[in-house]
Amino acid sequence: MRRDSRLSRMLHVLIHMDRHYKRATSETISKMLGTNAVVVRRTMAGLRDSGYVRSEQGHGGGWELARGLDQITLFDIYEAIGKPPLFAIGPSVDQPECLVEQAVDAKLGDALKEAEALLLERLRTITIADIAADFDRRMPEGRCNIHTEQSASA
Amino acid sequence: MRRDSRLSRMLHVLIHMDRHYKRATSETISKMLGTNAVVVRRTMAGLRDSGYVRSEQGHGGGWELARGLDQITLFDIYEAIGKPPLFAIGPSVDQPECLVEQAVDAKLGDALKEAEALLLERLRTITIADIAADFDRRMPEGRCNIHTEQSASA
DNA sequence: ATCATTTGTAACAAGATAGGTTACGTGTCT
DNA sequence: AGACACGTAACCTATCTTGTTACAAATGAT
Repeated sequence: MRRDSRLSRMLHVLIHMDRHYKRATSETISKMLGTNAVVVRRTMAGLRDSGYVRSEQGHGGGWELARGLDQITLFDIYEAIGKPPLFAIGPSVDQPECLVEQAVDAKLGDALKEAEALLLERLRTITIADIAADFDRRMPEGRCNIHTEQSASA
Repeated sequence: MRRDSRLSRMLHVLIHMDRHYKRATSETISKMLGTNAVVVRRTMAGLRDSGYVRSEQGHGGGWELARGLDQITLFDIYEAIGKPPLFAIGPSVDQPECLVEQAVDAKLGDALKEAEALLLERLRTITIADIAADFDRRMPEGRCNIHTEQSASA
């Protein structure tokens, strides 16, 4: 497995949804992400449960934003997808008996905690609207050149 | 498998080796770590190639430190084991075409780079001797209570 | 010289987790 | 009733660390 890309993917999708006229189906979103509809539903279920998006079943259904992008931080989404582990490194056992191992894990843990605190602080500070604004600066036309078909249709 | 624990394990081992009279065999070390000798040799190969430990084959052989613990930082060991990925999250594709996705990855990447820089800075600052000193403060007797049999014998 | 000891390494299995796929159930609009 | 779209379970795939087995090569003891 590679790295967990759910946070990145969800941010990507939410910005597209904000620029979308109507509800986006899981199928439409899956094409944007280069995956399939079940993965989209699975991942977005957390966002729905946390109140950031709404889903409607049946004919004409799909996904829509439940609040403005300036009301959602990156941390909110990280939390909504279940706060997956941030670091790929760590101790080998949870509660080592060996005191040397404890000292190692404590020292390493301190450094990791510091880095984690900094990262979470950044995630808390940045709203998805901030990213959308970055995009607008890159592409003043205001529309993504890749997903236009999906975004314009359906 | 969960998180990569090679850095933690190697730090643990190096401190024990520093307190060891003679060369430690892979077998001895593997018992300290709760793993087996091949895993030890595999992981310590990087440390040997980087010059932090020496290994001797044959009868009476084993592993020994090649320099003092105050001359080895946590970053040195992180580097010696091959600089494995630090973060478990990241973008889904390396070079996305979609400009929205690029904006997302750029913003997220900035936050991750900041956290990574902080973490690596910490790893560079801390020597293994610093951890050993922490251990000595916890256990003034100076000997680990767990691995005493292995450390004392062989 | 022979044998036990120990590292060096290749090859493959196990375990964990995100992601991909198939299948089917349920709700909703036409 | 039928088409559409989400909800979800079940299973497979890919990837990476770790674990295991097997064997070659080096070294010291007898």
